[in-house]
Amino acid sequence: MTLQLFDTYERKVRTFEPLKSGEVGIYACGPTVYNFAHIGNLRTYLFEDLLKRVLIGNGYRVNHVVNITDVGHLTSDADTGEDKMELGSKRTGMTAWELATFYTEAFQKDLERLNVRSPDIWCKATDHIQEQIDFVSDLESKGFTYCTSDGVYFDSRKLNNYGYLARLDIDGLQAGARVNQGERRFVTDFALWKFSPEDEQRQMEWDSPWGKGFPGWHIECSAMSAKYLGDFFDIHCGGEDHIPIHHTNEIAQTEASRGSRLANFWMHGYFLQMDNAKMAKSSGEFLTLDVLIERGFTPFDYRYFCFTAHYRSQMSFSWKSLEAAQTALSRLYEAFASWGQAGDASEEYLARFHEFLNDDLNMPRALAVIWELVRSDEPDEVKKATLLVCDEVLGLDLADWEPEEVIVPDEVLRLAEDREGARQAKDWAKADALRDEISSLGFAVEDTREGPVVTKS
RNA sequence: GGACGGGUAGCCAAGUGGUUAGGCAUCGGUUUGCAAAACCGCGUACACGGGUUCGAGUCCCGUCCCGUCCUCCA
Repeated sequence: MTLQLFDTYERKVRTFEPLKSGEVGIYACGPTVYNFAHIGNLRTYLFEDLLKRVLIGNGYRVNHVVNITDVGHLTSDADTGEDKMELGSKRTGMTAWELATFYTEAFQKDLERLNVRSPDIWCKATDHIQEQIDFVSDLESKGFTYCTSDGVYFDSRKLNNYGYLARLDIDGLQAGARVNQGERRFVTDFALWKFSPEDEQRQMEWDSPWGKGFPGWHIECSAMSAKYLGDFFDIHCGGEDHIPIHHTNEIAQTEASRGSRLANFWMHGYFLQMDNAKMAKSSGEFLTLDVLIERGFTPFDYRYFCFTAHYRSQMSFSWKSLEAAQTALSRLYEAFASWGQAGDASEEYLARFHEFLNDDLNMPRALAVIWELVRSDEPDEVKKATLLVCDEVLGLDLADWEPEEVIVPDEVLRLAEDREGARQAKDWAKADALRDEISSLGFAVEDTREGPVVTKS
């Protein structure tokens, strides 16, 4: 089966064909590094990792580019708002540059722990100021820009299909519904270059032909993707929130400058919902991977959790559903570990597994195939070999899993030995009393064929 | 308010016209001195009201609710 992917631009699933034979260029929008990534952010990167692994599984060489937005953009009011990096700098006492480095590293560490394959290229907005200035200059020479007192703006009405990606109903947009329009001429116009405020020293600012300032948010992606992947590349990814503004504007810039719609496929990961509410990084209230780990979950538990829903569906987060994923995954690990040596993989199960993944990355269905295999009558060595192949896409590191080492205090060990003695003597009352005592110390004793085993309870 | 996208059994979640998706939990069973763990078995649910059709969770209309965007956001 050929690879089918949903393209937001066409609003349909269509057959993926690379622009260059055997090679796929992917650009994925990365984070603004003013705070830790929350688990909702991370869901999108897990989707992109799945996409990449499926492409590789289909035999493509993937060139994967992720940007780091390390220059601030406005937080609120278009004219006077502080930007997120400056704000983060005040909050933490770090300079904006230190802040960027700190949160970039934290983000990369999260991805590594989630077993997300590292991109081929990480690119920072601040390392590509000249490319962005050149891009804006080109737009200016083609007549798509105008200046106001606070910046250089893109004149969106010069494009006749502005907003096609999001199917924007331009007339229905409420200008100023949520933000002051400033001197923008039209509701969908956006900043390409912003001037530094006269009365304030910014930490991050650069000279430009239009005056000292900093680049607009959208221009970095058009400029950097063009540099690393060309003017028209295979797949551009990001979160669903990027469809109406960020990606719409990226397309507008690139169409105006290069005449292409930037990417052949536009793919979007959908939000993780928290109690039916959006998990917002800007609100400061959010769950991080570290919090999950503190609560006894592993990054793989979260990885598996995300796989239980399709990337194009919003997903509800709850501790209960994360626990369900944890239980399922540990059963998968234990089953895998119990199977001994791997033999030959089942072509039939592999085919079905890959067929679902090639159907717009339907991981929930692919996982159903995994469970069908696990609970089938196939010989253990076949199950093991098959899952080993599937794990190249799953990325759960099934072969590396080991039961958690439990450090049992001597006192508990002694109690367990006493209990075993009582059991041998068939003194059940004493054995049960000792088990209760062990339990009160936070441990559980399980009687297996190989004798009693003490675990954390 | 508008555009776009959703509402599936206790929970998470696949599925777009007609044959049980799957996982977790509950319950029953195997096992165990009893447990635990593990394994096996077990669920006809599709927001609500109309309509189309031989047949609808799946298509159409209306209503209610949720999300995305119209500030920065994965």
